[in-house]
Amino acid sequence: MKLCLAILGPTASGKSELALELAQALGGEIICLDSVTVYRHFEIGAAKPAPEDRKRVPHHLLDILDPQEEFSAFDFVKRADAALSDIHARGKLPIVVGGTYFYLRALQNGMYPSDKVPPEIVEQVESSYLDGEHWLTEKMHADLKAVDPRAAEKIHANDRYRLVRALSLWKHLGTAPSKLQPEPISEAQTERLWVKYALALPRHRLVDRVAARTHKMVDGGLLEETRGLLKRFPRARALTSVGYAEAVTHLASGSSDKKALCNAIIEKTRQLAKRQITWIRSDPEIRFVAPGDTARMRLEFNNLKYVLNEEAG
RNA sequence: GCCCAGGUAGCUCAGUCGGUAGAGCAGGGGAUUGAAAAUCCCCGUGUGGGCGGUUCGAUUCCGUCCCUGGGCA
Repeated sequence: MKLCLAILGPTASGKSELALELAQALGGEIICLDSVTVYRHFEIGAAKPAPEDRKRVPHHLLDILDPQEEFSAFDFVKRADAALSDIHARGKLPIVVGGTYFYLRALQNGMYPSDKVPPEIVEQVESSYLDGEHWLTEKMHADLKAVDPRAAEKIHANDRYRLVRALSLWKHLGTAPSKLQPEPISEAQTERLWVKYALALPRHRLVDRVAARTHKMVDGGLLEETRGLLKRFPRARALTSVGYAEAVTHLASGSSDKKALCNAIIEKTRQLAKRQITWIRSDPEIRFVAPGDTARMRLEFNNLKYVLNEEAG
């Protein structure tokens, strides 16, 4: 069994510091579980680890793409799987850290055996259900129900996003999406043992940290960074993420009210954190730890390692 | 000081021809299978500004006081 550590938690909960500390104590390397920090040039709003921290501990899947490039859960899984194997091969401990739990689940459970659905098909599906300005979601749902009742049962009739995906998948593969079984990304995936921790702190403490970090970002030049990104990569998806999206509207409005900007970002960040917490709570394998409780994690990890070595030897 | 318009959920406001009230946002909970920092679902009792009066019954009508915004002096 190959041990893998995961440090989860809502945004601004202090995952990075904790992971850094553990990485140094246990001889680990960090794999970023994050849909924004994969992009180069998104610095301030993405709350990337500081250069000196990256020097101290190797970081994987950080700054690997240009802003206009596409990235998906599949891309993450492919690259993370390779990084995991690489780190293990060098006798180090991989520590997956970040807030994009969706990617972790895909990494652990595998993915549908399907290639990428061609964008033309997705566009086709979208346009066939677009009546002027209005989406015919009811019809989407009804059509999906006709070809794949099980999938339709699981997707809400208003969830256009998932309806489009299911319909596109069906159109592309010719089989009902609900019949697909996730498959491991690699052989190695089946012999990994995950130990997952999540940082738990009272909601009001988190909110304080979110507010402090937001003010630091705005004072630290978030608007200037966003202006530059908007100019160079106007279509970058990451510009729609929390912080950048609010900065974009702020710039467009010509407002100079930085307090309002901060409040808007804080609000969106809290909502993000709430959804991240929902993911974490849904995973019974995750153990909650208080910030700074590294001693216990190290102890548990070393025990596990010892037991595994005994079994192997 | 006088005149007008308001004071209803954390915020912005609806409505009740008198039978104790409801939307949006915020907030909380949940979902989540190749865009996920995305997308979607569920959750609304609040001294109806205070005090009196009329009434079987007042948030709704009347009086008065207080507060806020605007106007006139």
